[in-house]
Amino acid sequence: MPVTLKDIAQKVGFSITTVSRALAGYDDVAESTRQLILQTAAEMGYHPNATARRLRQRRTDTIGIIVPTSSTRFGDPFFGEFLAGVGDKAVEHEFDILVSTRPPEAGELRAYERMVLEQRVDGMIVISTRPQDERIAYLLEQNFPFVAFGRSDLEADFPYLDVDGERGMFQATEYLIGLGHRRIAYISAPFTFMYSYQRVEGYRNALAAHGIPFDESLMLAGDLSERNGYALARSLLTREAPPTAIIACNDWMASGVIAAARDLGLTVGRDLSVVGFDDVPLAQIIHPRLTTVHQPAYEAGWRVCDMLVKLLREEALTERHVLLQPELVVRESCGPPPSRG
Amino acid sequence: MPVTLKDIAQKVGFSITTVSRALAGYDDVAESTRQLILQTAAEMGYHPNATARRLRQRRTDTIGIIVPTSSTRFGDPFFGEFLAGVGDKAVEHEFDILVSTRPPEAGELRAYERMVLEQRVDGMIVISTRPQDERIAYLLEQNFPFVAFGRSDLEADFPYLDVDGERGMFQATEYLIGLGHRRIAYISAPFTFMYSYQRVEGYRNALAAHGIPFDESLMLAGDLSERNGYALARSLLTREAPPTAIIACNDWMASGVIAAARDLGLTVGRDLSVVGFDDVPLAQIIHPRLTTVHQPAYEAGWRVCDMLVKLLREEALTERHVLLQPELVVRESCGPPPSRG
DNA sequence: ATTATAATCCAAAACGTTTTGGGTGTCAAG
DNA sequence: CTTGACACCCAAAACGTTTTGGATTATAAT
Repeated sequence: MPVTLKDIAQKVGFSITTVSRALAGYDDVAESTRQLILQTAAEMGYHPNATARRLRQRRTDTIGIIVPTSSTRFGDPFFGEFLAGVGDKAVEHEFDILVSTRPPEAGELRAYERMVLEQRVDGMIVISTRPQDERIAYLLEQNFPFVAFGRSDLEADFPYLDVDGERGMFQATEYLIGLGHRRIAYISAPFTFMYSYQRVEGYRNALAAHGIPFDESLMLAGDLSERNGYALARSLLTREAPPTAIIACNDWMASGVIAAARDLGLTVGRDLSVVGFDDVPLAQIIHPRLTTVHQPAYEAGWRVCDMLVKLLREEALTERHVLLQPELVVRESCGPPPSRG
Repeated sequence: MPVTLKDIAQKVGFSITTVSRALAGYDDVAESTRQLILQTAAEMGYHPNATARRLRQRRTDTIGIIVPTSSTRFGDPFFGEFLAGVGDKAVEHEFDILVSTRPPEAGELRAYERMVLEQRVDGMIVISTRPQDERIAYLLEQNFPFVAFGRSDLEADFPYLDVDGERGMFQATEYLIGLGHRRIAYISAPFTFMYSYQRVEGYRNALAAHGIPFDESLMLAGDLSERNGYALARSLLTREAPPTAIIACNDWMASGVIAAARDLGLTVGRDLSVVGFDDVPLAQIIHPRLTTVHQPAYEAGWRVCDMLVKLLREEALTERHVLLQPELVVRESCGPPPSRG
């Protein structure tokens, strides 16, 4: 039903080749013919078939991205922002983006194989990297172009963009130390995420930099949910010697911490200081407004996409490793530690 | 570089046809040959080229969805959930999903034309429908398969799934009336969204059903942001005769309302009742926990996808119009109106 | 009158698959 | 010795492009 080159060729009485070349702007077609062809194509409503073009050119101009729908919630606004960034940059470069979700159990590598082996996309974006990330290992092994959002601990080198979580946490911790805190608890993200290691490093380095011994009992691993943040905060705050400040690895857990404190009759910002991470919209809405480390999600998205497009187009990448600097956003959830009564 | 049918054919000494048919499971190839071919294909690591297949079969097995990155924030967790639903159902049916974002200014119809005319996808999902929706009009005119999430007011009929916002708001309003409220303010979503009309209808119907006259001054249109909810609530609450309850069209504005109330020294749930809409995670996190109307976003997503796949595969759709019932989730942000002091 | 040059054009191959419309050979029944 | 019937196989077309490697004609230079 749709108009093809053949249809146009038939109508104007030139060959398919000439029609194709006229539309593509080659200079070996007479100006008069070109005009005729352009006009006829417009009249007939011609639009090139993307699939045929792809087959012939042996590239799809498509970027793949696989998002886990369970663990790291898709509902997380961070991903939405990130994806928006990727998408906006992609349209700019006239790339399509193919999104595949991976429901809980299904082996995610399958999704990667599908994209790579069946040549559905030209390159991939890997998100929320993990230690010994098998997805990255796979792509490297296949020698398939990709850019990761996040680092890993594989020996091999690969292009990535990351937010400097170590530095973010360092700032957050130092800020609390500056306020006078010494017993600062830390609720980590699961250590299945690579960033968990980097962030905790920032926390420990800040403590060390100020001569505060690391107290293992003050470090807990959470699951990123508000509920879990609540539970862990409760267990921390009902101890004999509770911390005076709690850092959580994302804003959801931080809001759980705040809820727990409230339920225990503590006023956050006075009796307890709380810091989050991410700066999702929620952070400015809850009460007290949450001091947190801002992650530039949208920027991360478009930059990753930009890197990948450059990689695909130019076969080279000036900056193979980019570290974005997060920023501590001070709001109302912190204050000096309560004086010992 | 990748293995093709031709490569296998060469290796096993049969024709491309036979290899293709063996792999496809036709019964006109000898069992011994089939085994040989299957094994060789596996050994060589054959995977069919998706593009070639698409060209030949004249279908892409791909679904398109275009999300606005600005107005209706992509960051809205509602969209994330919805997309997750779409995605999970899509993999189940072995469909790909092509996501295109539309940055602020860019004419969005362009994005639709790209998908439709260049035959990048077999069908589309249209989200957040509008009055006289031009995207829907376009798809209808092109006779292109699609399913909308949301209704419209076009004369033409088209397949859609929607959440019954009229009923949701009716319930919310009736709930407040049941608590004794008479002066119930309503902060609408922008009337560029179709659902705004339906929801306000539910509000008005509930008032009417209980003999409460509609007071135009109590109805405001918001922009869905927390900040705006705050501002509008402030203007409502500082009037001579402030409302005793406020319904907001989404949870973000509702949380703005709560913040405004707090800043005015009012206790939400006692001095003022607040109801939201959507039931995003935020709703259970803010204080007081928000009474709101739950939208089954994930379910809406997979159902819409399912409808579209059926439409594409079977050319028929038993249910062209589906209305999902939302549910009022009662939490702590409402109570009886304060007695007149 | 030949030869080079430029200006136009196009047949055919290629991308990797699926499908059509047969072909060939064997064996059993007539 | 035919004739089907059956089992197995394959050449070629098709999907809609882009690109290669000329072919043709006209014009200009020798």
